[in-house]
Amino acid sequence: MGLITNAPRGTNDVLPADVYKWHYIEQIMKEIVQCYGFKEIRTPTFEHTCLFQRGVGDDTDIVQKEMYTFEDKSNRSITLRPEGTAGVIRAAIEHGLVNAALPQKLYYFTNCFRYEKPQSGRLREFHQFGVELLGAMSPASDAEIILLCKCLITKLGIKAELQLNSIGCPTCRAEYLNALREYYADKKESLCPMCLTRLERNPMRLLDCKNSNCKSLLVDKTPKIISYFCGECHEGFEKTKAFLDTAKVEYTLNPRLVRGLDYYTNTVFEFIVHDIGAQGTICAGGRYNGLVAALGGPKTCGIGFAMGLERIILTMTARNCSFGECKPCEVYIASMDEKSHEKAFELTKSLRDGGMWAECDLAGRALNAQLKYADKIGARFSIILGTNELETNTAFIKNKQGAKTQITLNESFLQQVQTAVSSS
RNA sequence: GUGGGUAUAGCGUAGUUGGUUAACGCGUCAGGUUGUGGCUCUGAAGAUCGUGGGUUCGAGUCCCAUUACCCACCCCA
Repeated sequence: MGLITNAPRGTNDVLPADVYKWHYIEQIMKEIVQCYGFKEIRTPTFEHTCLFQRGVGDDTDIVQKEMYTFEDKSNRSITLRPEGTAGVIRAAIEHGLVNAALPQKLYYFTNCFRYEKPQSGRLREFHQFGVELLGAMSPASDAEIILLCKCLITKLGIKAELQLNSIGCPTCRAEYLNALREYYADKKESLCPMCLTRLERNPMRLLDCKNSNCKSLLVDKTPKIISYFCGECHEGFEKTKAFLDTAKVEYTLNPRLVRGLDYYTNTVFEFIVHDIGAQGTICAGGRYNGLVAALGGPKTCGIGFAMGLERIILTMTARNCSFGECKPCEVYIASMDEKSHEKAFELTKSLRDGGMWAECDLAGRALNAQLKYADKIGARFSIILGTNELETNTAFIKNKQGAKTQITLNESFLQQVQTAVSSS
């Protein structure tokens, strides 16, 4: 197999046999999110590279080594979106949504691109469902977003662990980072090489290193962000937890939960499953109070989350969750000769005009082969037309078990078929 | 970017210590039987064994390289 017949690495085809799964989860999500007042927004697949450098953060792995960046024919640096939030915020600023009635509630389905090595639950082109709530600062908004997220996955039949943390505002986080650097200052020789660079770039990353030496340095004395919260951050986090408690949302506090995108502040959370491989975060999000301003908009707070749709499907498949039903073909009209074939063609159209999925022969096959095909596509009913049927202007509609009903080939054909179909 | 595993028709597999025209099931297509769908029978198409080198009289089988897929690290949804 050459390049032509191989999809690029890390991309996936969704075949006809599987699309209904996507339709199902998209449908469920739209229904629920509408009850929460969110409106869909669609933004471009590519943006100016600087949007992500500024929005996601120049220091992040995503920007440093995972973006699909190229120059267009006018030498503009363009990047395929590696995530959904930056583009949505850019659009919200550009079109003044952040100056309209606040809070703004936005949702999106989007494909994202990251140059990573593919593995279970990780692709180079993957799909996210995301939600952004702009201009609401109260802890109730944090709780609402988390609640919405939980509601969505629950509706899909997924039980997942919710991990919760707050990483503070830039002010208290700066203090905390200093404390971390100080704590590790005399322990550098015990750190893995990876953590040494983390210590420089993003000390909070040290907290979730899997290296056993690095882990052993995490003890009671290791500074915790909670102890560095300013009054506002402390109170906000407490109230958020209280709202979650009243909504009966269960969560695990994970002081080591850190997010990889620079824009997060305060509340961060993840929904995690353990049965789809190493990449078990099916949904993650948090607050980003500085992002809108950082991108040149008015000072506006925000909070949101994104779900990995491939991971959602992996989880649902692993757990045998329902994806709804795939509707089969309703009626197949078979024909025995040229004349009846013409009639079949005409009648098929009339059924389709009435909103039914109907089929007739398109391959020029013998009657037997037509019926075998009808069976393969799951046709619930068949009608066979031959010289007899055309002469008498009547035919039988038959279900899979062989039960027959006589119908007349007149202007009430559609009605008769509908009656036969619905009464069985 | 770093590691481990895998690679034979559309799919799933067999292929014995290297030995003639690479086998089987499912699927596809054509046809037969049957009362007009399941069932059943017959036949056909479809693989230069991922690709490129090497060893050998001879390679699907052994060696090297390369690519892709799977899994994990890193990181993330």
